[in-house]
Amino acid sequence: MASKITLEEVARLAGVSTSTVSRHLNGTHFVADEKAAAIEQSIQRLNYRPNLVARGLARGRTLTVGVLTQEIVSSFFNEAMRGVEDGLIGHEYDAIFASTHWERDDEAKRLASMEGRRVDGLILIHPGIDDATLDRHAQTVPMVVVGRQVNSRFVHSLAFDHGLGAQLAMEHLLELGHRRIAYIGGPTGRADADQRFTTYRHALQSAGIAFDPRLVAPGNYVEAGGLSAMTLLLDRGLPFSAVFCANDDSAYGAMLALHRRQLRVPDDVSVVGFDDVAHSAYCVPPLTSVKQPLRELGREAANAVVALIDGRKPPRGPMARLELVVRESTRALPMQSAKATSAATRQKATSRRST
Amino acid sequence: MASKITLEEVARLAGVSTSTVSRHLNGTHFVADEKAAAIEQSIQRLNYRPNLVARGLARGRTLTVGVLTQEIVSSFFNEAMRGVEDGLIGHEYDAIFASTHWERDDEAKRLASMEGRRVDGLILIHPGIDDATLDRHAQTVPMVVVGRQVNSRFVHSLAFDHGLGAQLAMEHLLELGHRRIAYIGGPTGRADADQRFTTYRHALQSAGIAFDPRLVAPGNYVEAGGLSAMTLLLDRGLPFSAVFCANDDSAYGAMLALHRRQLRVPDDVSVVGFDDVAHSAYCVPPLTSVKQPLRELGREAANAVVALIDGRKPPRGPMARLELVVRESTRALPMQSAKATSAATRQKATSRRST
DNA sequence: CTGTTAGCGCTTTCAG
DNA sequence: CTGAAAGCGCTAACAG
Repeated sequence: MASKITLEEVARLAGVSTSTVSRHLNGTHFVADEKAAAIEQSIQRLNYRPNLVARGLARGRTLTVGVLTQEIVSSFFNEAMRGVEDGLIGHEYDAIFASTHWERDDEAKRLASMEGRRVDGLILIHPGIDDATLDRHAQTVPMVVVGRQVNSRFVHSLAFDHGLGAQLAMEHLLELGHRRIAYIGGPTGRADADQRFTTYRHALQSAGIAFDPRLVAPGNYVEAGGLSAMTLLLDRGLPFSAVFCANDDSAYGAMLALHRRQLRVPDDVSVVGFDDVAHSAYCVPPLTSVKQPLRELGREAANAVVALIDGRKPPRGPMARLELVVRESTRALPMQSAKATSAATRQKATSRRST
Repeated sequence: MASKITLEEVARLAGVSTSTVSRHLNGTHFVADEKAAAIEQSIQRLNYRPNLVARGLARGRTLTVGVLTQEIVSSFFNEAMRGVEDGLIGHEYDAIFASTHWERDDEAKRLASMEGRRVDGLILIHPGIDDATLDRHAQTVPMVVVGRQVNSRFVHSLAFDHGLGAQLAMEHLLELGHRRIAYIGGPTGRADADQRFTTYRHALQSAGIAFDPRLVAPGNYVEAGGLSAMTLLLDRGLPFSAVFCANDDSAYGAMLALHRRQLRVPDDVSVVGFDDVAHSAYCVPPLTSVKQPLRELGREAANAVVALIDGRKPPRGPMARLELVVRESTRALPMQSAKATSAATRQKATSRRST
């Protein structure tokens, strides 16, 4: 284990003081060309790498921003994380990630750990921690929260209007002539999920369609949940020609359930998702979905923390908007079946796409 | 910005010396119950959090292991990362992640950064850096490499036998009666991809089937590549009843291409992937794939670095094996079409699943 | 058991 | 422009 070499050794070899080396390294002051060269040389020869830990202690800042996400195995969070990475390029900060697996305790622990590491700023993606706690922490370290509106003047929150997104999805379905539209929900109690559901009901109402609770099934944002939700819906035997899923992963599960019952998308039922995760452009059929520009969101978050750290006010630019990406999982309801045939009763029927 | 409080303040409030507080915190020595209580109390009152940076500098170890991955937006890498997280639970180490986006330069930079942060150990997932460089770094910091066999006695490598996996996939297809088996490759020059391809050829040979280069198309491990590869294959107009894809993402793309040409999986062509990424159980149809137990691999990697750090020899247990997970994207070739009908010429034909 | 005293490696006044 | 010296916050001998 080759011993780590230090600034002091470099200084000695170059015949200067440690402060000079430090200054040269950080460009804080001009250093005589001659000495600079000598320093450069000994750095090479010794293969010196500054100890960031010591530097962090001395400077009082670590040049790191901590990113807390719920789950690493998730295209959704990944996109945002990637955005953060992108956004940090060009700034002098590095990101370190940690995930909390939806456990509130874990979140608290990770948060503490990040603070212990003295990150200069924090980005929390869809945190579950309550506003008050967040507010408290934000008083100690610059914090931006992504995916949720936090009621605190210390934390900078970046969130989309999920209602608007759901609106887009519903309008699309309605315009295609669908009247019996089922809904597969997200985890209850989460603002974004609630918002989507509320909009689903409102949209129905605005279109003069009675809300039917039997057309909604609970989901949990993951494939398995979508699968069982759709199975439940189908088992109830009520007719519906389209389904709006609270997120893409649920939609995948729903599509598989449909497939298992020999029902075809979009011929038998149209499905629209939410998130427009990378995979959605490649599933069969490609999924119509509400795109959340997560990458961009991540980038904005990165810029915001850096601004916060620098004591600037984060630019409150016009945020990227949610938009509907129409693909092949939705189609207009054919006139003859506008009377809403029952998907359930058509199981195993032969209504195939006319070739 | 509430000022960060220090050990010293805690000590003062508790009326003891800093070392006593430190000892109590780390459990290095017994501390009188009375004082311990006082310390505990002032910690509470001041809401003290140890400064891990200072601690790291003083101890000479940071209790962190760095994890370098190629891409954060990838179910493949995610699984392994998650495994590392899991494997670290119970140990006193935290993981910090960084991704390098397949850029060799980025890799070097990140590696340097991790070393600068004085991580106690390093896990590199599918690094592109050459063996010699890896070997050099490994002499300074405990290192385990996942996904590749590194020729160095300093680095501990953990890799699967991709040849075996490919073997499994091919045997499955062959047993199902397929003779004309196409292949969609991975990025050239990468050991794992090369290994899979080689095995594809060998398996064909062993089965007495002539290798036909026109049945292989280049891919790049991502959906788009799989899509164009399959399109190319179809355009060549040669008959094939099955396709082996170098990884799952390619398979998704291939399945979409098939869908676009009105070809059905597995009725018209069977497809098998490699990796068995989480989503594969939920695509339509669920994909038959060679499972790489990445999660477990990540866990093992975590245990290995910890062992290495502690100066122990990492346990070389029997590693989890690759296995074939048979789902619904493959099926036996019906006898009558055993003479290998041309998928291409059947495009838009009506051969649908008999209902 | 506990206080005192040195550092860990680097930055940053403070004087030249 | 540059050296000396004083920390950053915590741990780890070293003496009680």
